[in-house]
Order: sequence, then C-alpha cells, then structure tokens
Amino acid sequence: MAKGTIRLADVAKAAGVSQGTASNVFSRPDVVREEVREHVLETAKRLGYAGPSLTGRLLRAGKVNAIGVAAVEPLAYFFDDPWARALLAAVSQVCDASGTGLALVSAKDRQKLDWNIKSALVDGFILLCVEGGEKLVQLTRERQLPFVALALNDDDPSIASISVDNLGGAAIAARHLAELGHRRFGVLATELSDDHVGPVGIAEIERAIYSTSRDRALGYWQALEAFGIRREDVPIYETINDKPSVEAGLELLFSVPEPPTAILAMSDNIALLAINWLRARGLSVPQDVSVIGFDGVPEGGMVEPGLTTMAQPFAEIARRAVKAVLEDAVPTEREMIEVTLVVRGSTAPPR
Amino acid sequence: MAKGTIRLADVAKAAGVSQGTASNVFSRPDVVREEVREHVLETAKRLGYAGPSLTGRLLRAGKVNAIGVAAVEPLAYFFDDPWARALLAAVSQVCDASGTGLALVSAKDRQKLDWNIKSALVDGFILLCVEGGEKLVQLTRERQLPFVALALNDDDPSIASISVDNLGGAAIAARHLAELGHRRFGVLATELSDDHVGPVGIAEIERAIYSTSRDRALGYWQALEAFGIRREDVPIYETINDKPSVEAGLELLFSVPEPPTAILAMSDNIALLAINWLRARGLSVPQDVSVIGFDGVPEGGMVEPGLTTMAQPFAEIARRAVKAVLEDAVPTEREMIEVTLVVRGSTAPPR
DNA sequence: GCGTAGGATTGAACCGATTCAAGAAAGCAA
DNA sequence: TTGCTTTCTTGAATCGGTTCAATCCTACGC
Repeated sequence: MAKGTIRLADVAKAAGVSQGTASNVFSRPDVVREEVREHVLETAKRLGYAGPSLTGRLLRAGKVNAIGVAAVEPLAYFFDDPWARALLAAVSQVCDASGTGLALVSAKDRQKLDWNIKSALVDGFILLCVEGGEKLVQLTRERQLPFVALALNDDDPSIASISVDNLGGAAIAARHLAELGHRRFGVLATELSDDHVGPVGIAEIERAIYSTSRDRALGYWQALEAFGIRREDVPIYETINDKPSVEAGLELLFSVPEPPTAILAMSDNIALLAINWLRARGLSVPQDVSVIGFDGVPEGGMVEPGLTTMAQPFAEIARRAVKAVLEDAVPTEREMIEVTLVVRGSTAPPR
Repeated sequence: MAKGTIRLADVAKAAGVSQGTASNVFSRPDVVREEVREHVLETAKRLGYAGPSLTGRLLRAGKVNAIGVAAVEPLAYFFDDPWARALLAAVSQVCDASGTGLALVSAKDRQKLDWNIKSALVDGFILLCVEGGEKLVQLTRERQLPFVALALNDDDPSIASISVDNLGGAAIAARHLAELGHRRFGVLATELSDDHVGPVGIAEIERAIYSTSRDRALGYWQALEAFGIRREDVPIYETINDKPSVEAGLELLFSVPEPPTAILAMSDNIALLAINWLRARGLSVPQDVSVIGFDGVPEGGMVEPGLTTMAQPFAEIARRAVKAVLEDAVPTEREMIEVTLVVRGSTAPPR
C-alpha cells in the first residue's frame, strides 16, 4: 500500500484539472472531453489511484446497494440449516441478477446482534424470524431501514412480512396421506414454545407461541378430521429440529402397540432425520411407513427415496422480499404465499 | 420514513448543544455530563433520530468492519458446495467473535464480478480460488485492499495465500488404504483443466493447470509407489465435482475385470456421491470397496458409514485468513497448513 | 465583426458524522 | 479575591467524493 493513500483531489491536481472534472472522469465519463479524460486516467494510473473510494461516494449517494439478511442465530446457521440455505441461495440469485450485495448479519446473543444490526452497511433487511422474531423486528425497527420479515411467528399486522400458508399447506399434506389410505398418524413438530421438547397435547398447541408450528398442527387436524380422525388420536411430539429430539420423538411414537403408518413432519429436516431413523430401525420407507416433510429443500430431492413434501416457492419468496426491501415498498399487509405438494418416493399407500 | 431524515446536527440544534457534544453523546457517552447526555438522548428520541449514520461515521473512520468473501461462482455456490459451506461457517464463527461483518461477493460472469468486487463495502477480501483464481486475484488487486487467497491454484509467490498440504495429505490418504492391504485403486479427481471430463493419463496430470488436483494426484502416486504400485496402474478419472461426472467415472472404473477395492476421491463431495453410487450398485462400503475423501466437511460425519477423509482444519484456516485481512498483515509467504487423517467407517481392509 | 448557442470546465457547497485544540465554567486552595 | 485545576463544551477542520450553478471557450450564423 502506498503510504499516503491517493485521493481524487491528488489526481486532479496532478493532472491539472479541477476536482469536479476528475470526478466526472470516473462517474460520468461521457461528459468530459476524450482528450482530458485520457489524460486524467493516465495520471490516475501513474499515481496508483484505486478509483473513487466507496465511502466518499456513498456518503453522497446515500445508497449502499446491499441488503442484509438477519437471524437470531449464530452466523453458521446460514450455512447449516437446510431451510435457511435454500432461502439464501434463492435470495443470492435475485441479488446477483440486480447487482445487489449481500451481507449476513446475525448473532445468538442479544447484545451482539444489536450491534451487528446497527452497524451493518445495508439498505434494508430481510429477517429470518424462525426464532426470536420479535426481538429481531424490534432491533431492526430502530435502524429505520426498510425490512421484511420471513416466517414470522407473530400476528402483529404492523410488521411487513411474507409467509407461506402454513395451515393450508399442512392440510394438503395430511390430506395427501389420508387419501392414500393412512389412518394412523404421528406428528413431529418444530418448536411450539421455548425450551420445551416432548409430547404435547391439544391445549399446548392452541397456546403455542410459535404460530408457524401451531398453524401447521391446525392444518393437519383440519384435514384429518375431514376423514373422521379425531385430533385426540394424533400424537404430536415437539422437537427442536435436531437429531436427538427427533429420534426421541420417533422412539416414543413407535413404542405403542399400533404405531403410525405415516409421519407428518413439520420440516424437511425432521423428515429426513426420521427416514434415517426408520431405516436404521429396519422399517422401510414408504412400504412400512410414509413420511411427508414441509419446506421443499433441495436435499429432499437428492436422497433415495425422494422426500414427499410441501414445497415453498423459495425463488418467489426471495424475489418479493428483495424487491420490497430495495424499493422500500414493503408490503403494507402481511403477504401469504401458497405451498405446493411435491410427491416423491417417501409416501405410498399403507401395507 | 420521516421525509427529511433527521441528522445529528438537527438533534444538536434542537437540544441546544453543539454538534460535537451531540456526537459525543453517542460515540463517547462517558465524556459528557449525565444531565446533558440524557437531555440529548431525550431530544433524539423525540425527533426520531435513528442514531449516527454509518456512512458518515465510516467516512471519518475509514473502516467498514466487514470482510468480503469472494469466488468466481454464482452466489448460490456459497450455500450449495459443501467445502465452501464448511469454510464459510468457520469464517462466520471467527467474524462473530470479533464483531466483524461478512459480505458475500461473487458472480460467474467476469464483468459483474468486477463490479461486485469494486463496490463491496469491506476492509478486505478472502478469496475462494477453487476456479478462475488468477482472474479473482487480479480484480481484487486493483481494489488495493488486503486479501488472502485460499486454495489458490497458482504458484505465484507474490500472492498471499493459505493452502493445505495437498501433496502430503493425499500421500497419507493413499498410505492409509495401502496399509489396510488394498492394492487395486481408482482415483476420482477434481478438476485438472478447464472443460475436461474423463479418464486422464500421467501426462495430463503433470501439465494440469489446477495445482490442487495435480498435487493430490502426485501425493497418491508417491505413497502408492512406496508400496510397489506403479502410477500407470492407477486409473484416474477427472470429474467436475458433480453427480453425473462422478457416476460416469465410477461406471468406467468398475467396468473392468478386476475393479478397484479402494477409491481415492479428491473431495468429500465426490466421495459421498461415490458411496451412494456403490450402494445403489449393490456394493457395500467398506466391505466391498473402501472410499476415502478429502476436505473433512461436516456431512462426512453425518452419513452412515462415516466417511474416512483428510480433514482440513477449517477453523484454523478461517482464523488465520480473517486475522490477516483485518490486520492488513497478509502473510508475506504462502502459508501451508497440514491436513489430518480422520478414520471413520468407509475404509477397511479388503475382502 | 458581433452576438450567441452550446458544450466543457470550474469552484464551492454539501453529504453526516468525528475529532481536537481551545475556550468556558466550576471547584478549590491560598 | 486571585490563581490554578479539572471537567465540559464548543467550533471548525476533516474524511473523499458528487453535484450544480456559473463561467469560459469555441464555433457558427448573420
């Protein structure tokens, strides 16, 4: 690095033109006479000028041309969790197309998250509200930048958000299995409330704090009741979306005389873990047990058998979210997006 | 958004203090009398001041407090490729700890990449040079920011880089299998040169443009020759690290009368694909065929059987890279890091 | 030869903060 | 009361560009 970094003003002086002209050479080359332009560029190169500093420029312009994606999770979450990954890949794609930068901001501990959000150089945020959504929304609000919440577990209508139709999607999933002839189900739920794992009853579902999980449960019930299956007869086990809790749940669900012939998993992650457990247990999927997931992550299509699931239109979600943030045209109402049933090899009629 | 956004100056005026004092209230609260401080904060809140604007602040400070990770790939690469993911997760961790932001910059097409690199608001770059490394290095150089290249396929000593000991690691991998008693090997290589897939001979290896792949091949050879296995007798198939090319390679390797009893895969990704193919083909791993990977991505530990591999110390690599970039203390020489053999279930003595 | 249209260039204001030398007020000792 | 600290606060300079109104040329028409 040259010691005293070269500024635009230095180049201008060395080239014998005004700073205004020098600036034009870089940001509006068409307006300056070719002769002069070449001379200035020449001088710049000779001096080793690195081009207009972004900070100076953006101070003037006020736009960073980047958006931040935030979550109340360690940063590694973005690369580990299949859902987050699928979503980010989609967001990336959209950003790529529009030449927008992407910054990852997150932290598990509140203080750091606060600071990270405050200091992220972005024009707006996409919030991944899987957990601790309100905290995130609140922090982001203070920043006074446009933002849109994804997968928000909160019914506050003043928060711009895009979510999928959890209730409707879950209903379709359950109906799919019921129509195949299944009558004995087991549900593996994503988080309903903080710090709880284990079997849950109807009352717990109804007062769940995470609406995503709650709505999916309600959707399952709704569809199954149309087939004469009472909600009391559908065991639900709350997991925290990880291997140990999912396996504990399966252990319980399959410890009864008449175990389920179909598993309703509230996430593909859970579904994939379930399939592994079932096979290790000597049960074949889908012959012995059918499994349906929720989310539609790419991994679901790459295993054998393929995972039947309710697919979120990640590309569409990403497109809308990025657009909303960039144009500061956050939806005034909560937007709802449909999920679609993708049938692969993990579901079939019961034996 | 309030129309005329509120500036620090506005708050200062409204509170009846100088701008300097107002600034201190936010950035050095201890220096201003409590009474005044509270009054200013109060006024700020009343006016809806969002806190010191970052752009103004950073213009002054010159530091963005963020680093960029760049690759010549579509942005989604960061979330799809296991190696990139593992590395980024590690980088995330380090950044998290030091309160540094993380920006992803990339593009497959050169023009966009150029622009993205030029306009990324970061203090420095970590370059993922899996492919098109020189291009990336060149572009980044122009930006005149500190950077360090990872997995660089180039021997130019003027480029600060951190790489793993590909030759030594590969030798350990091959030795591990040879010591188990294997004598018939097949190699599934990562890219050796652009736009080529298929079996390769000794000459192609020696003039490969990607030194990572070349060195791994050399390492395999070196170790195997110590066991009396000639390089001519080790078939090598070049893939592009994806499913179709890996399967084509396996198809070929196993189409001979005496197929290999051990597969040397130059990436875990390839190894995992290989294991799937072998099983689908009715061959059990490790009983019929042993497979060893390279990289040590987390997925390798989560499958059944676990993948034996040469693990890169991702955390260490990330730590050094981030440190180098942040402190503008890029290694003057090319740093080399050792990889370690992690033995899991995918390797065993031959039948 | 004069007036003028037109484009190229200049110079200064401005973006929104931080910083620091210097000034003001308050406290305390003599 | 004067002198000397100590503690805050002020005002102006600064960071590195962009922008725009004003000015300067040049060439062209009459």
